[in-house]
Amino acid sequence: MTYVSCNLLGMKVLEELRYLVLAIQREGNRLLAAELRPLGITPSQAEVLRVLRDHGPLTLNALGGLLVCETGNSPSRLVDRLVAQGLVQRSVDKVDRRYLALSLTAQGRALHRRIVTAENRLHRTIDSLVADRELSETIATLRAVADGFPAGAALARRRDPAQPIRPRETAAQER
Amino acid sequence: MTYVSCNLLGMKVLEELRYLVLAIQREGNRLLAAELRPLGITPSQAEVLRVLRDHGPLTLNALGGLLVCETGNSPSRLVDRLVAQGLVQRSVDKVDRRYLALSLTAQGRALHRRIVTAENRLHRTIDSLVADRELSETIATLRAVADGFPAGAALARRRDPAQPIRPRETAAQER
DNA sequence: CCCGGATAGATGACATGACATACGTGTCGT
DNA sequence: ACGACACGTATGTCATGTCATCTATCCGGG
Repeated sequence: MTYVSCNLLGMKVLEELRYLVLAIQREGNRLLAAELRPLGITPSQAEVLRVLRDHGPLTLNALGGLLVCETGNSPSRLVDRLVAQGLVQRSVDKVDRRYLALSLTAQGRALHRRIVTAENRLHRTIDSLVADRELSETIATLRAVADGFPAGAALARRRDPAQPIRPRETAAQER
Repeated sequence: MTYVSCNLLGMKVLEELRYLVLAIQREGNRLLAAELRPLGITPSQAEVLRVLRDHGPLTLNALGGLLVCETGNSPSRLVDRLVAQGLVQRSVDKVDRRYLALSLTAQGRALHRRIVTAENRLHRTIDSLVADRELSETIATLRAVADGFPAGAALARRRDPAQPIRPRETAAQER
């Protein structure tokens, strides 16, 4: 009777895990949306601004590879709204006109600070719910699950410093 | 330097927790959607069928209270598509015509079995990622967070057997 | 030099989700 | 009995998310 096997009890536990993750994600997103509403942006848009701030100018594909909130597909429309709000600059690569160079505008950089503040308010709320519970085991477990997925790879990629702007000639577009 | 306090390190941990939950939810949903696609339904629709199967006829509000995938608001449109597919029966309460009585059709009950099979395939995938890791601590932590939210309350409500069809006269609608 | 394939991005279609609001119906005070 | 209010449900609107498909651009072989 090994612990690894996938018995009925394990199924129930995994189902609860699935619904817990769903519930926490949805409620966390709602809270964050409420915090960000005064700033005029959504949680997904905030993630784009965070990533663009931390990882220099990016192509649309590279941005998508760093986002958790969007799969491989291109976050064109997500970026569209940020450009429309004047928070993101979208310019075409002079060498290869298929590529975009996405970066924050001054206004986007200014908003970035308020985003961090809003996120920290959410984190404090979560912190109060976690109370004094030890998180390392939980984080490790969730990492093990997430690392099996592309979106988990996006998180790992954010931790790594190497962020090639273009797949082939790395650089050639710095600013 | 207590462990409870919300310092910068704690912020980073909580942010990672937030993104891990987001990543796992999105990828899990994608996998489940792929499993359910041959059945012609979505994960949210599957949750409705599961809840209707387990908790008898429900009004729209009561259904919403048991769903994780939808907040307090009414899942009218979600139910609409299930009715259009012939999976759910929607009839008005004879006593109080404001209320609906939602229940599975025979076709919906038949589909329920295949849904459970599809979910179990997802659970096996997750199980392989969790490997032999102990889940009780993780579940307990996630429960602590989820219980602070309405969607977590929905999960708790599902565990309880008491499911009044209507707020006041409980019963009066049991066919 | 031109064509076929590959790659980056854009777009169409559909189903959520969230919020606000409108509508139909019952209840209760007077 | 009537009218204000409460309640359940439906609908409008907007922003995701996901998949499929389309377009523009580059590259490499002939």
